[in-house]
Amino acid sequence: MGRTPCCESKGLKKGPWTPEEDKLLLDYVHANAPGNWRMLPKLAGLNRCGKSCRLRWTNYLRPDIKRGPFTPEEHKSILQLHAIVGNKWSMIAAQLPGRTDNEIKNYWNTNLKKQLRQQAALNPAAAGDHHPAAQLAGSSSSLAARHTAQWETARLEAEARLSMLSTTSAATTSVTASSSSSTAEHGADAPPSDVFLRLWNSEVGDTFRRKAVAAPPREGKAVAVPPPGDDSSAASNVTVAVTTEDYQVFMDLAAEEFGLFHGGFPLYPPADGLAQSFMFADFH
DNA sequence: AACCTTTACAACCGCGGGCTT
DNA sequence: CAAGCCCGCGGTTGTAAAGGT
Repeated sequence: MGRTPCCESKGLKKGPWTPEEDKLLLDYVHANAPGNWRMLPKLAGLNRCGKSCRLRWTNYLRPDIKRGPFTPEEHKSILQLHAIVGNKWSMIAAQLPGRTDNEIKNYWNTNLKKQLRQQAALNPAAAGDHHPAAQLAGSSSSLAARHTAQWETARLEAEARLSMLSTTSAATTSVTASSSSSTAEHGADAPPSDVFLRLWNSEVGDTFRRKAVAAPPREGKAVAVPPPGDDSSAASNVTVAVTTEDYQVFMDLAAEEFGLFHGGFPLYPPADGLAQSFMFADFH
């Protein structure tokens, strides 16, 4: 593949941006919407590579970026989403308006990861055994730290299991995001959200599906769900469209089953009313 | 006050993948 | 179909600020 070396030109500035450079970039983007990043530095009069300009804009200068510490709600959402999608920072950021993937990634690496390590040190048994909630019940550490450890443990466990399964199963699963963000573009053929699928395929998922069957589909979105334990339907091309609302209900149920997150933990309402939908084709 | 360590976060780097030619 | 171009992503690094000794 033709890869473009970045900043290969001599004399291009690197490192921290000055207010003057910021102003040049802002002025240009305001006058001309960000388009060709490669050409932008030259057009804007910046001695930077296009990549650096794009990064500065998307991570710092964009007007819709929310500054300041993460709220408890954002904290919870990050924990939950990370448990589902792992280090897919852009996917997580897509659910947190005003937050960048870089910001979330930094927050995770400096804050949440540390909590997890501390929790693991306090309760090493929880790191590798079966039910996270059972392992951690009775712990005296903070609730947030337990949440982190529980979800991370569940995630790692499920990933390992799915990894084993994937070597013998011909199941094909796709996850798509319906939003118009760049994440959607890149996520179209992304690997399945392992833990989500594991939860979905577990008793928790069965319970959810039973409830989904009992309730009529909402807002015209087709919710075709295989009856619990129906292997024949599982073998066929059953497509399940999960709306944001479904997703929230499902995750709350999963949390309930795990004995976690008392009171549930809301995701941010999607900007377009349907921030994310997961499509499971050839469901197994 | 000086030095060392830790923390937080901005920025860089290399890569993968989509699109165009 | 292959090569080139461009963009975005995730991992990593650099560094200023804060805290500790």
